[in-house]
Amino acid sequence: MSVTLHDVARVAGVSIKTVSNVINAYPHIRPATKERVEAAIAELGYTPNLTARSLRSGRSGAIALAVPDLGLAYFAELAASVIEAAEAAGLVVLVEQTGGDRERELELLRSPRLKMTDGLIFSALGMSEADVASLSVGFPLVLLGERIFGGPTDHVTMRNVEAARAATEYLISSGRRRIAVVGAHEGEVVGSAALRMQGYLEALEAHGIAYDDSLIGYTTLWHRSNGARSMTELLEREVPFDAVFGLNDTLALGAMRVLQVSGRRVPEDVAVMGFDDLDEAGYSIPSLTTVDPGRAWIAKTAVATLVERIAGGDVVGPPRLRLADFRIAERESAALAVAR
Amino acid sequence: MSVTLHDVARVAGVSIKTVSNVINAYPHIRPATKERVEAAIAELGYTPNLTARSLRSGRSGAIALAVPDLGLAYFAELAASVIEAAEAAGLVVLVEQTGGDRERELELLRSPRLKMTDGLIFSALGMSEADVASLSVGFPLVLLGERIFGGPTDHVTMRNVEAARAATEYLISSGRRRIAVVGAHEGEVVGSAALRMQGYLEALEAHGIAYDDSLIGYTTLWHRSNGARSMTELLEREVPFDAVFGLNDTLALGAMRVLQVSGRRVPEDVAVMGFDDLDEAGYSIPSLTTVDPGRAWIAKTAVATLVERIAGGDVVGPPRLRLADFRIAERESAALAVAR
DNA sequence: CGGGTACTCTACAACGTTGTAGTCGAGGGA
DNA sequence: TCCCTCGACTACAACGTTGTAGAGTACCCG
Repeated sequence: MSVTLHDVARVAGVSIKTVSNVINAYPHIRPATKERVEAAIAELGYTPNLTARSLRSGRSGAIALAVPDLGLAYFAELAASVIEAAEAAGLVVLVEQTGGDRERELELLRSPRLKMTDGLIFSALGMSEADVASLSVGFPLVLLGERIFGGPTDHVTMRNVEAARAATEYLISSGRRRIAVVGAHEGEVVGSAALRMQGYLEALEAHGIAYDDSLIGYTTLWHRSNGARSMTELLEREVPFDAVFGLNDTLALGAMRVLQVSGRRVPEDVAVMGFDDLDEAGYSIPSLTTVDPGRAWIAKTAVATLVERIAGGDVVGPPRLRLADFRIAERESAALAVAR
Repeated sequence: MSVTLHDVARVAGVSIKTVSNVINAYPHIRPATKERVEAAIAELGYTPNLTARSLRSGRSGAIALAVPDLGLAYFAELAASVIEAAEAAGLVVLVEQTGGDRERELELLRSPRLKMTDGLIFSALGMSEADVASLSVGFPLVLLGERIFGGPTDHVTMRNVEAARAATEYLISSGRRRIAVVGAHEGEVVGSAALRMQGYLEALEAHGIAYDDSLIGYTTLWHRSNGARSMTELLEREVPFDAVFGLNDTLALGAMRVLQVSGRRVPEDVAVMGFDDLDEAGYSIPSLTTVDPGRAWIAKTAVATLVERIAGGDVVGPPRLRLADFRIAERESAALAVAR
């Protein structure tokens, strides 16, 4: 069927090892031999069988990336960044979707589906601290996300608390005092929602603003519709507020829509702050002020960290935690100076 | 390092082939033997080496998906659907990004990077009919997109012309006559832009509406910013129009923003029609009326078609063209009955 | 001119798995 | 009783590649 080293060797009149040597740029080959081999390779259209190479070398040149769902803009953009970073490192990326479901996440870690990869970048959404033991797998693993801290693996993530605090303080600095939240998770203590809420609370406290639970919109998921529904509920409560902090951009955009439909002006009546800095945040009406949590850096660093672990072999250091820098992407929806 | 059949065989006191037989559910094994082997597998935590299995069998259980960019919502949602369909078929998916660049697309087809996969689902954006010969590769390949027709491979795509015509007629049926277009590609004769323009033209002609080039906004890319810029140019021309057909949702949303900033009401003053039915189309302000081109069906069918080719081996039939059904997703931005 | 060394190339084994061809014994039919 | 079949298992080769060890030749230095 396909052309192998044997075929090339036969045509070139050399041993297969010599062909292999030519391909792998082994230095001690006579130019004449090299030419003959290269001619044979070109003539037959030989390409190396990566599977065989992988079996021999123990490396596949592929890594796996597990995310909840590529339909979620944040994870799509994260995956794009990871694939780009991996390509720069000469790796291809196998993408798995877990649906953010704990069972499927655990199963993915156990299953041999990704045994053909050299390692895994894992964005967990359903697992919690209780599942930390499941992360002790026999292959290089870099964890993303904020469900689990202090686990046995390298972990690359964002500064959720600090960034959410900065975002909230940004709103406060523009004179807002009644800051609603959309996307909190009831009773949750781990995960992005909890951490961002913590940052929100720290900012309130630092500025002597009392916490008001009636300003908090709880959701289960972080889809646009959840943001919209949550904002509808907030409006029905008829508690006054002059700003909304969407715990991610998608929620914020959903909420912003409802605000506008209800007749509120953004940012004049209500300022809106997001979190994620999706591509889309720059093009909404008004454009969305949000937190850029350093997604590109996270992707690049996750790949680099995984590559280090893969190359390290038995040289295993302690698990590392690497945190991205963030910045506030200042746009229209929470402009500092507006006529009110 | 890792546990192999040899290790299991030693522990169970049988030959490696027997272990292999147990794993592959070979029927003629004594229950006692089977139990012993299974105990050894459990004890050692053996998982099969997929690379070796793949080398032996010639199948990897992985397929590749090449798209321009996961940062583009359409392709992210397409990839999500493909991965889901592939998982249902027991396959994993390796995702490549080409950037929509012709050179990188051609290189991807030539390179051995995906030699470890069983086949490729390829969404070409930069290639054109002239490159059709490059599609004659030695592995199963299913083409998506509308850059190339009549190529040597199976092709799954949408009914661009019919769908664009239906979308335009939808606008016409609501009384619009001056229908602007955003996203046309200057002088292009292949690709989504050209096909959708053709549908637009057919609709105009069928209803006796004269074509007016001053209503056409040309762009090179289909990003939100291109839609916005193109609409800005249209407004500067000061030609009247009562509807806009964005050749995809992203363009339409970008254009809609500029329309609204300029003071036009949507859909009262200007109706807006998109194409793609992104998740997002349901949540914009106003929600976007658009064409659902059958993305989920395309993904499922592409995987099924590829699986057939992979299983077919040497039984190669003629290339097949499979077209998805479309529908108009009726929402607010082009509501049929509005006060004007 | 002898001995070492560098160069060029080859044979063989191995990576972990599975297909093929067997071995060996038990059981059944004639 | 003999032959044949079938069940249970094993030995070996092969998938395509690369590392290791080594063979053979040419060359340089003393």
